[in-house]
Amino acid sequence: MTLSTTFAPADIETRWYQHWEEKGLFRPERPNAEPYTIVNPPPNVTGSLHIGHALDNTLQDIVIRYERLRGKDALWVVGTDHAGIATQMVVERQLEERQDKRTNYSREDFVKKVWTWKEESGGTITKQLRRLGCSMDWSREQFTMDEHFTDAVLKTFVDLYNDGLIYRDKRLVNWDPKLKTAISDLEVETQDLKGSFWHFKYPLEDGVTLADGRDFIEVATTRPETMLADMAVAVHPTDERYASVVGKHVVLPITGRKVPIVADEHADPELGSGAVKITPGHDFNDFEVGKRAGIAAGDMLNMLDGEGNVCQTSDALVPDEFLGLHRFKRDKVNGARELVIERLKEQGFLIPHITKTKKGEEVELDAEPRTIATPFGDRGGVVIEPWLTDQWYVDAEKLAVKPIEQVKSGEIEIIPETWEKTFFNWMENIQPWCVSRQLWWGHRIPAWFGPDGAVYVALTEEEAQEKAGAGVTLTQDPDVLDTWFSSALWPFATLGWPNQTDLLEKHFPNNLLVSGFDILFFWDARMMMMGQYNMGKAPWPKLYLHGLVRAADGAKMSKSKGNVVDPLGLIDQYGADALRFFMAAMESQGRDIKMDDERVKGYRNFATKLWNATRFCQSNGIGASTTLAAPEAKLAANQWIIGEVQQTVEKLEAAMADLRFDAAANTIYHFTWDRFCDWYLELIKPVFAEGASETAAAETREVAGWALDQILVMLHPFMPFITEELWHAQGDLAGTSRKDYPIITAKWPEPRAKVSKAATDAIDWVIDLTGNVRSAKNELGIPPGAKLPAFLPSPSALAGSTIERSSAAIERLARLTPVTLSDAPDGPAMQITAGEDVFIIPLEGIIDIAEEKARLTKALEASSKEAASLEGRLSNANFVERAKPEAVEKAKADFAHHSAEAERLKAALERLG
RNA sequence: GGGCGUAUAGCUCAGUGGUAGAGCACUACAUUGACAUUGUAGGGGCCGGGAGUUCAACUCUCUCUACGCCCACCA
Repeated sequence: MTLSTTFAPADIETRWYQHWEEKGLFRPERPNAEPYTIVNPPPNVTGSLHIGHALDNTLQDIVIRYERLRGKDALWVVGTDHAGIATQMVVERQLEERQDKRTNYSREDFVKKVWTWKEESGGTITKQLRRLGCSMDWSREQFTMDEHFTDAVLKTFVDLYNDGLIYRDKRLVNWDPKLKTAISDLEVETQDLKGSFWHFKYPLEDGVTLADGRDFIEVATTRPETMLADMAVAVHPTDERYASVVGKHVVLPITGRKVPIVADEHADPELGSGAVKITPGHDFNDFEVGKRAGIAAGDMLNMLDGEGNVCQTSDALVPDEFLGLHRFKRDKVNGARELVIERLKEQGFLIPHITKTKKGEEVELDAEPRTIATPFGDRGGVVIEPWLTDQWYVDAEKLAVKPIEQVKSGEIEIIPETWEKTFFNWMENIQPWCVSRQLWWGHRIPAWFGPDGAVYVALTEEEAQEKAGAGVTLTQDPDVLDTWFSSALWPFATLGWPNQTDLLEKHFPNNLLVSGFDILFFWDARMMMMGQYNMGKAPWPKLYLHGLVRAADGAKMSKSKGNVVDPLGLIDQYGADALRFFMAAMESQGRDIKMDDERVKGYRNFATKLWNATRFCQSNGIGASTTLAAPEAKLAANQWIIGEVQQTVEKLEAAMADLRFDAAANTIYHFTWDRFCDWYLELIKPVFAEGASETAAAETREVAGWALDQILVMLHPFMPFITEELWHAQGDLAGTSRKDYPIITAKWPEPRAKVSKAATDAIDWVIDLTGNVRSAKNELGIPPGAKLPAFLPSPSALAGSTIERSSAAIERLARLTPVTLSDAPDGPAMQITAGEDVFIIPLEGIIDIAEEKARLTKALEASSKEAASLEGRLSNANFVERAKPEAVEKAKADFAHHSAEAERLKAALERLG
């Protein structure tokens, strides 16, 4: 197949992807091969491909294609996450658009609707991953609510419960009043908001006064509305101002509730008045203070319902006018907060804040302005309410023990290592994980309650019934599990666990996990815990964490800012290969990537360059290679390129072993463009000229075809589409083909070549000479195309043989002809070096002597400076005695080189007069 | 408050205990045969400031400054 003159990515991408997928090439049968396994972080089923996915999946695909080429049984597990809250929200939003709502349906009917949505619309992201070229095993596509996955989830829950690692507890949780569910600590995001700090007087009970005679205690709060459920005032135990009233009471305004003054170290004497109001039912600190003061969780007052509206407390002291109000101002409607302030102000309990304006006038404000760290739910987007409920908790502290050890011992390697500290910091202070969610979509918790509240945890209702005894009416817990509870099982539940399948046996533990650092705690750490708990092993030995892809200006991409870059748009514009190569080339460990369209464009140009190089090969009858090993070669250029391929393979393998995607991408980029295209193809052009030797041409065709093939294979993990296309295009030529199989399952290069040093030295010498000639011409204003006669009075052995063997290349590239191995005639001349050789080129009026002098002077200055610096170092006794011998040797050699060069240049200058 | 990261060419970023590299941008030149999505040559860097260790520091240590991120209960 002859290539078209232009490279159009879109034409080939769909075609090859379909071919790969239909032929099952993402996971060819390799029963005896060493396994290599990666599980893909399952994207939300509601998701669509964003730029972060593009990075994450490109890196994984590079690794998996690389290992596949190296002959491994490479398995890349793929699937989607049911994403409890996100998915339920999507379907609820659809209902709302039709003035409908979830609660109009039974739970079963609603869940059915979600499944229908999933079937119809849940495949967006999987189609998009295909456009990126990701070679996942779609034949075993997983979903976290697949039947077998659900079995794994239930078994894990029941086992953990039986081992005492899951328990039910009544305590404060982060409650999302919009979604009406509990969420975990990790799902809370703190934002700094402008707020107010109010100061109140709480009157002391009759007959009690402070040491200074006041009959009230001043307290301050950012959440005045919670005073409706206050249960104490705390002061520090050593605070003398309040020592006399500890154990006495205050009488709260509005509710008239009489609450004790307690001593507790939580109260900071330095802060405000030193006294703090305690609302155990709506504040995490106060909850602890309340417990220390002897208040049981069950007795703590709760003044809000699940939507954040005021409800009656158990002591029935909240006045009617507050009932039903929202906790604070919302949609411009005042809430309980505003009403509390109004009433306190009316009744003289509000202490105004006095401040001065810029002009120096004193003004009285209701409250002190202040920045308040406010907790928000990451999905619902509303302020979290600490709320007292019964929930299920996982004892994360116990599960974290082993993973911490594994990271410490190196059994699990975190790359880059700097994340280890963060990991330990979180794991060593880990809190119980609240795993129950008050949603309908998700894994229903396998717990049943008897009429007396007794709980029975079992895999099935039948088992639970058995435990409870016949005749006991059981009701299943309505809650579902946190989505992350199921995704924590991903590395093994996707392989069949809890069944002991062959797949599981072979592919667990996985070999590597690639994820963004943003889900280190959400997902990675929890996989470690669950992997250890269920499998007794770490789920993978290596965890590679990459950064975020940022907008071009360095800002975080977000829908609200409108600076989101669509990876599919980039694919349309530049091709998937270019986008992938960009991601790889920019991925240096531990750093965020700034988006740069120009660079993506640059890699599209690189693809075009390769395309055109292949066209050149085709037009010269260069076809596909026939062997994995490098062909026998006699010509210097051919031996040289074989040696260059060999070095490139080594560098690439080293980079991949270290997961240095940037180094790997740059290695193949520079080899392809700088070495292969810019030098090798130029060097071999004379071989195909009319009248050249047919044996030489035949050898060169073979070597060039081989070298191009090695490029295609090495580049394939990064640019799968263009390499597959060119692989076949080459293979279709002239019948000399080993391309009866696709590149995706080709073999990784093994040049196994012995390359003579003489040959590579010769080409390096030609390259050096050519560069120096071009440079001199440029500086002297000689037309680049001009052919110049040259004299080489005392050629080195290398020069002698090279001029003989590669005269065509010297003529074509260096444009020196004829080269005479004798002294130059008298008269002004310029000098050009190549290695240790000095060419003399007579000027004969073509060169401006002044300019040549300037050029030589500049070069002489550089050489002298180098030589002087090295001489200084070598004359330093400390250096010679104490530096490493190699360093001293190198300095000596460099000095010899630079001083000789300086001598030559001096002589040349003198010749010019 | 604690932890982490980053500061290198105009921009985006690599890098090593032995006087600095890439891509883009810039300048000059070239151009009918693989390729203008090109070629050739070139200019451009007190490697954030200061101190220390060392024969030698862009690199190691400390410190300062700036920016970014994560965690944390300041009512």
